[in-house]
Amino acid sequence: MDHFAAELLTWYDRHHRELPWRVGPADKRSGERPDPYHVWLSEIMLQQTTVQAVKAYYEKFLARWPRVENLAAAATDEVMAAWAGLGYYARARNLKKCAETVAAEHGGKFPDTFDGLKALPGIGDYTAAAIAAIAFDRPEAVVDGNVERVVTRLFAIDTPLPAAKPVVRDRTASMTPEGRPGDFAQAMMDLGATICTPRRPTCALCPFRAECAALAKDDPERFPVKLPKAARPVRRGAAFVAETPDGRLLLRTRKASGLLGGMAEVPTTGWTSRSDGETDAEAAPFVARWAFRGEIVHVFTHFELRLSVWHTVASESRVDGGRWAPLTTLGEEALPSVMKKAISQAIPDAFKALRK
DNA sequence: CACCCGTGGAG
DNA sequence: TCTCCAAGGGT
Repeated sequence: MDHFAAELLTWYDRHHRELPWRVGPADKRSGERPDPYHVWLSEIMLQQTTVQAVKAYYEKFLARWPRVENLAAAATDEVMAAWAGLGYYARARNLKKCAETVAAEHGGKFPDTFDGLKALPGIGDYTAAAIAAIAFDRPEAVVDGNVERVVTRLFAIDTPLPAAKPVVRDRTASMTPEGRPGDFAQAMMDLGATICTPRRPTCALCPFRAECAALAKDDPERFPVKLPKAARPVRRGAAFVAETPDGRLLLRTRKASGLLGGMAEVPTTGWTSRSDGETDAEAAPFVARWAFRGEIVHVFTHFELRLSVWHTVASESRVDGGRWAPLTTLGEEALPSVMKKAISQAIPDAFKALRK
């Protein structure tokens, strides 16, 4: 075995994280195997998302849909509602499609190879390799952001990302052992998450400290080298929170693709780079006495949104293209965070009754 | 390859 | 306050 792998696995046996979806080294020795459904579900949720944020969603999904067939049979709206707040909603749409495919075309069993997994919706290079290694003991090179950081530091690779990806992949492949490839992958990620961190890495505790080229150069934080990213533009718009006297809220469903695709929303204007908000009231979904309730700011990946929030209590509930949802069941709606923020701005108590 | 796609916590 | 960015994938 590659000496890096041997050193890392020894470190992992002693210092690995305990995670809800993980089968640790000790349990594996007792014969326990990772459930591919659990591995897949966790990997999809963990895409660009912190372990801390994922834990509660993972437990909720697993309790509600214990097997992939259950998820395949679920209503898409319920899956989107359960995913609400986690972000990157295309993941939820692909999660559902993938579950349906596995249930209908693979007899409820996930493919056990990289190629078979990668053919499924929502599974790319990283996730296919991770599931193949962790659930099926395939020695695939698992490269995520943690691994990129560890490897670029270990070998002082100063080519900027993403151009360095092929080199990082090759280096990772060379290190990956035939035995325990899943533990090796998780060990690399644990190392990146707990020791080889983006800032102020704890090199003194690193199993690679004697061999790390970046540490030898006395500047591990210089790696990985990344190109500067573009500034985040500002977009503006207005949101209209309409309430009936008996406590129902006007909601719509966004189109299935694109930003917040398939999620619920209150009616809004378009989100553009315009700076005037004077014609907002004219863009309202119906004529009423709209009261300005202030502005909210929400930061998306590639732009910042400033929404003027308007509120009205309308006795007339006939509106085209929407539904009046009871405030008491807002917790069951697929409302993304930005919409919860807008609703709370107009109706401060809207979600308080739902919190437990 | 470049761009789109959320959210919240850490420093 | 502000910047960074977390187990990336789709187009």
